[in-house]
Amino acid sequence: MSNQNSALTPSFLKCSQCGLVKLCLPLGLTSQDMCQLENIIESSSPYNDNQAVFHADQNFEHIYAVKSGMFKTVVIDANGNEHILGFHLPGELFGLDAIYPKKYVSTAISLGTSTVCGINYTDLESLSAKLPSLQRQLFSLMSKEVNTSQAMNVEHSADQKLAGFILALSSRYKERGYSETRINLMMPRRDIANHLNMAAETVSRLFKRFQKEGLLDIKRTDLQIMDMEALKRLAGCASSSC
Amino acid sequence: MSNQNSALTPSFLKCSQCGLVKLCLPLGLTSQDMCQLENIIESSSPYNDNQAVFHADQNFEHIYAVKSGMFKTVVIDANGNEHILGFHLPGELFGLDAIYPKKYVSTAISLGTSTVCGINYTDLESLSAKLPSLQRQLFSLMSKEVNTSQAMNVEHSADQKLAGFILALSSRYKERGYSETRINLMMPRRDIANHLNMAAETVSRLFKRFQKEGLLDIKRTDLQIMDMEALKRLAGCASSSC
DNA sequence: CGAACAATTGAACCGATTCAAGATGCGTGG
DNA sequence: CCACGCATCTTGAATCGGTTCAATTGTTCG
Repeated sequence: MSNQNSALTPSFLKCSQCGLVKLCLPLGLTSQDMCQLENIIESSSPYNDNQAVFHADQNFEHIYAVKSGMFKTVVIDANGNEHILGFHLPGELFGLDAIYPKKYVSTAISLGTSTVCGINYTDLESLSAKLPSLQRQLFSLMSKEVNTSQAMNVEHSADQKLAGFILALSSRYKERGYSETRINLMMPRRDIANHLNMAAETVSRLFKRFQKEGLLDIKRTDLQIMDMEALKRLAGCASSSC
Repeated sequence: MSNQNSALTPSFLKCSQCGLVKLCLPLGLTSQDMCQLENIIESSSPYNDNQAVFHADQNFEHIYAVKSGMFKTVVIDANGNEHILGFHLPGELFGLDAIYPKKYVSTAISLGTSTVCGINYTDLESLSAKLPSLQRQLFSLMSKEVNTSQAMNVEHSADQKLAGFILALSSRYKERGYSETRINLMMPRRDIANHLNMAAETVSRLFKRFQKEGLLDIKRTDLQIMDMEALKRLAGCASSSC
């Protein structure tokens, strides 16, 4: 279990380059292999609040690994409505959905000040052809991504969706070694609502109700989960958290 | 475009083994490479209506390519509610979401009589380490899968969801060389509704309205798209179809 | 032909949205 | 350090889209 978690922290983040976790060689890569991996990783300067890493329709070149802060990926439909596909925490990758169309499908925007590593996809592809364990990890990572977005389609009531969202955040933070019960929601209510296809007012009302029912404690962006089990029961446990 | 489509028809299906399309070597694979690929493909006997290929929680061993007919993948949440994750047409793969958890997350069920090829995942992994073009295709395929399920989260009104569903089916059939305007919906209304998180009655009413508005013509499972552009306008074009 | 299931249709109901205020928190500058 | 102004969040009331329930029609198959 914790073994599996470490297997899915992108190995690039465990290296000196990105220095998130100092656990190198998690996959049986030799240090020589590891060097090759580090060579294709590009560090970049920090992004300010609301600044874009890439825009939808731009040619796809890099995938990105979050070093610190948080990013959201946003699409705009034909009617000009924005929709937030997801939020990306430290240690997570984004941009993988651009592989197939060879263009970014969404715009990636920083929430607050955040940092990333860029990884040239062509280089990553060649490297993973040489390093079977890297290839395996990438397949696994993409499979996980499919699971996550499929799980989102399952919940339907507003309660379920919000509970599922909180639980998913919690377990993702836990995977990365952060607290699973005390979470800082970087994003405004409006963004949570948008992501879950509901009105900001509904999010507000639900947070209040969840609080009254003793499921959680929330003050602005500071969220504390009080009754994990009850939340899971509410969510129906479809959200990759049971 | 048609180039890209052919690049995404799983190459296994283009070989004598599965004999769906006789266009071999679509990826610059030598015929020697192709042989290796054929070697790991396992044909199986046909599945009857409602018969399962695999069950949720079973250990993951094979991914599957649809040869003929149609399959649906279904999850059951904690409350015992079923939810249909997707439908799988000839030429498409399913089971990729099981790579990460190493267990099938859903149950795959045949709609009517259908046939598949099983592909041992361990073998596929090793082979794709040896054949860069195969590796590239698999990454691309999985990226596409992510796109598809993300797109489903974008639409919110019932109109948009149903229009998007029809358009997605249409373009997937088109990719495989079938008609994009005349579609046989193998699945009952109830299944469409379940998949889109709505009531079967709503699907019924919407089909009727779409028909009255001249968008399509439907009689039971026989669907004919009359005004593709209007449908796309309705869907907001988020569904990978524009 | 008749039984069993699938699809349609109508009417009442409910969850969530919308609209419109009001409250709260937050940064800025006096 | 307080006062102002802006943005976010909350709260209430009216409305709407979609569901639910119930009854009817249509279709398939033994």
